[in-house]
Amino acid sequence: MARNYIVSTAESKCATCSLREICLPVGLDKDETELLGDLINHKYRIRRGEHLFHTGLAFKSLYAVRNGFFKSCVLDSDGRQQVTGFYMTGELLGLDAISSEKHTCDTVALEDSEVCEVPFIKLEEISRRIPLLMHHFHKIMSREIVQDHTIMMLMGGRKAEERLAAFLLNLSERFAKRGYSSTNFILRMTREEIGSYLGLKLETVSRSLSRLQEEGIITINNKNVRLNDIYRLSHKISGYSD
Amino acid sequence: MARNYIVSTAESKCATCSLREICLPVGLDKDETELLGDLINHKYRIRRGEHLFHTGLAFKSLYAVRNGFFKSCVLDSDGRQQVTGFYMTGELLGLDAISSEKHTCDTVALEDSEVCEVPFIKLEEISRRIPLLMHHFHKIMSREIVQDHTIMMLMGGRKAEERLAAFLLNLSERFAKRGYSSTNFILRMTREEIGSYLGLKLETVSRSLSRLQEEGIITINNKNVRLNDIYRLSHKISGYSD
DNA sequence: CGCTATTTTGACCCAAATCAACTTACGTGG
DNA sequence: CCACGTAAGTTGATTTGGGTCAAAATAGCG
Repeated sequence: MARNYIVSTAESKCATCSLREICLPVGLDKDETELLGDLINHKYRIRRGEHLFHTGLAFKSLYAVRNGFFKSCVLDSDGRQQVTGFYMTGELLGLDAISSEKHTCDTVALEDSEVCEVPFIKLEEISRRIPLLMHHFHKIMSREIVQDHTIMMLMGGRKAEERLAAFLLNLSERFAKRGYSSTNFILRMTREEIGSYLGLKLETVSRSLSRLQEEGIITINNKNVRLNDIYRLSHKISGYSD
Repeated sequence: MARNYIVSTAESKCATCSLREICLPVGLDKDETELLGDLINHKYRIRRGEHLFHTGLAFKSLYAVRNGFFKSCVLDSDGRQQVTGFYMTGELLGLDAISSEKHTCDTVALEDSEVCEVPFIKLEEISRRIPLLMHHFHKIMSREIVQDHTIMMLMGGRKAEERLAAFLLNLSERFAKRGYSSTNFILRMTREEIGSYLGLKLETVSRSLSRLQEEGIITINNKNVRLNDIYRLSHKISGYSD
């Protein structure tokens, strides 16, 4: 929040946004979308490496990713950093802050990005008038919970290679939903950040990716990934050894 | 849901419930609490070991724990079970199901328990008329997200003994908030369930608890725990070795 | 173009998993 | 109420996946 400058104040209406089918306005009619758009008075441009918000900051707003890519991470008491999520276009940042009215994680852009600020009090207000919006918002929060459970499952019982497989497939699906290639994409985050998210060390991430490549399942060249065999990749997760 | 019988249909008003300060009605006035209470037309008694709901079941309602203790767990593709949460008095079950309109986990009573059924559509309806209820509901969902992040952090970077310490302290706080002893309580779940939740095997849980006992930090006798030295227990987590 | 951050790969080590044996608690039915 | 059978917990021995340490290769930035 601190050092990000405003891109535009008005004229950034949801009604004309290409994301209205995957972002907050899902399912809303023209008037409702208009109403929602009126909330969004600020958009911010966050450059790669910059913070959108820091842990401890008073919670006022959620942020919808307009484009770009973010990570959220918590710092624990002895300074170690753990990534709690990656967020792409159309996803909502800051949901964890509602409960305590303070942000509980640092959120950082992994590429040059833009977000729409959604003042939370106002969002709640208009939710009262737009039941569908309220409902969709609840679904979004619920989806975050489900996503976290998925990660908990990975960390609980899966081997490194299986975690990576699940991670790549998850990214793949999310890219697909946004109209990007599901088999060919760029990893915006470092090996260390992937590892932190999955409960692994960066060396293990690197080795596991190399192994998947040796098996011909993926092709990886630094940040560029190609999923060559989604079927075998999924089977990695299901525990079938072949 | 299947085999639980109804305890009462009316007359189970939030207004007279001893949990109204930790459950959904937090902060509501008399009339609002009355309105909320009108939603709760069914309470169920779930006996130890019985399911409240199964994965895949169509989502209709949330359930507030009136008394007792529950676990939720997801089954992964090859049949392994992973505990995603433990729930006690006043907490809400089923939040993960909102997003897909199907329950994504099995929820099982770990002791004889009672729940209040909260029809979700109706909850959303009256939320429109009771902004504070809506807001509080959002806080509850957000709290679940934060709790999951905490577990992710434990699984990501912590050693077995540290995870156990954090787990015990978390239970301790939650018991305290409900007016029970924060230093002396019964573990409703098995070592295996604790392990599953924390990403450890049951033997490791057992060994870690034994070690904490040897150090004099806790006293543990089967399911009975006493926290003898909360200070040292917290320091386990912070990474200070002494 | 040079400097730094990131990634890869290798060698070695350790915490927790696994395998196993035994003990203790608990619920059930006689 | 007790005895039995099963489930849960403890503890030991051994194995191993991933962590740690180290060094070299590569990419990306200013």
